[in-house]
Amino acid sequence: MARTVDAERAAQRREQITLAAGRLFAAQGFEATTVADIARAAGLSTAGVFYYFQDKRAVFRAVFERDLPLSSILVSRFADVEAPTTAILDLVDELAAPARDPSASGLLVELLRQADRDPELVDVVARTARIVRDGLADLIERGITDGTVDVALVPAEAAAWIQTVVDAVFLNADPARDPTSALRRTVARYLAPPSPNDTRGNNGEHHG
Amino acid sequence: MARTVDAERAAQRREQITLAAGRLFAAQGFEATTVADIARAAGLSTAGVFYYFQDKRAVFRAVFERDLPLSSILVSRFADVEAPTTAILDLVDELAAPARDPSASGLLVELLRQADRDPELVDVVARTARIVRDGLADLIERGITDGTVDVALVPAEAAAWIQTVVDAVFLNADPARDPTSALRRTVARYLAPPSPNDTRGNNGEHHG
DNA sequence: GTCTATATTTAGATAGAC
DNA sequence: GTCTATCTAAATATAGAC
Repeated sequence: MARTVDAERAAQRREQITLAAGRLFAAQGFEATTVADIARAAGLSTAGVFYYFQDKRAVFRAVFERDLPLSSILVSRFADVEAPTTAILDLVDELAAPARDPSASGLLVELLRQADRDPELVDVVARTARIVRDGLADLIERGITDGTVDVALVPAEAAAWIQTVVDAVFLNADPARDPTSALRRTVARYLAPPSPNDTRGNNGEHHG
Repeated sequence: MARTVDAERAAQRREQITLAAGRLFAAQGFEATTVADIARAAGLSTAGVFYYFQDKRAVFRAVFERDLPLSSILVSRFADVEAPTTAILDLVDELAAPARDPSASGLLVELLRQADRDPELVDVVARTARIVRDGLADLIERGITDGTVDVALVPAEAAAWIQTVVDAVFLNADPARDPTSALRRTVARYLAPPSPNDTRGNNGEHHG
């Protein structure tokens, strides 16, 4: 049974290191954050960090591996809501909520930067993004069926686009301005079927 | 007069270095790009780079200083178009056009990352962004006046939001999917006044 | 398991020849 | 002005004591 205790302690220690590293990576970036910084913030020595993680990149990946199960839970919470359009808007709100933390922007940027060089990291974030996209696409599909979403949209593509717009909220650096309302307005109007009496035509899209 | 020739040659050499550095920064990032890399790509020695630029960060800034006059020209090209809404959509198209080059995504990400640490760089990009935002805000204001844009929008805030969405397009630069159509649809519908016969209410915005 | 001490590597920047 | 050669500093990762 001592083995079990050890495994738990080790997991706690990994979690400690991961959380401290996440804060540092967000604030300073990957390269500018030294393993010595992480070790100090987590309360151990540099060698201690290398005992729990193979290398610095493994620490970085661990920060994002926490998101995968969280995304699954989030998406499933909205999967069975009756009104799909409402569900989409509320889900989008929750996806954008972490952006209120100013450091979230830094972490997203750092993720994009590192993604080019670490295939394992790409895999982790792709799986997370995929879960969200599939969840959104299902809701969009249901919206098309019940007439609250424009039939001209392709669910998978529209879902990916909405994810892009959510990313925009993370980029919004100005903490003074809350983009939540702009985000809801943007997504709601993007999805809406054309008004029957709208004479403005093509909603800005190109012909062809 | 020999002085003039020298100054021209020096300007050319700086341009050479800047262009080569821009490609490398976009592909590899700031930290991962060594001054030796830049020197090799530009056809001189590392010491040569330091002859033309004070340090590595000055090279990085130079990459973005080229954008400032280009943005001014772009914005002024649309300032006097008759239909403001059309002008906005076309301007947004042109702002997003460079996103088709996958390296543009890398460069934007790198810019966002470095902006936190180089106040002079912040100044350069803030001036560029300001020109675009003011141009967009003017067009939005005109749209409100002529009834093609929702009066509920605050021009400066709406302009900043549109810029943010354009930035997001750069981040998710997927060469396979052209975001032009989704972007136009999104911006057009974001700006549009509420349809008079629309019974759906508040377009997704929160009350309060 | 966790530390101290250090080996190894690499990059930015400079000195001085030509 | 542009090079070769090099200095200095710092960071990752490891070896080995406890």
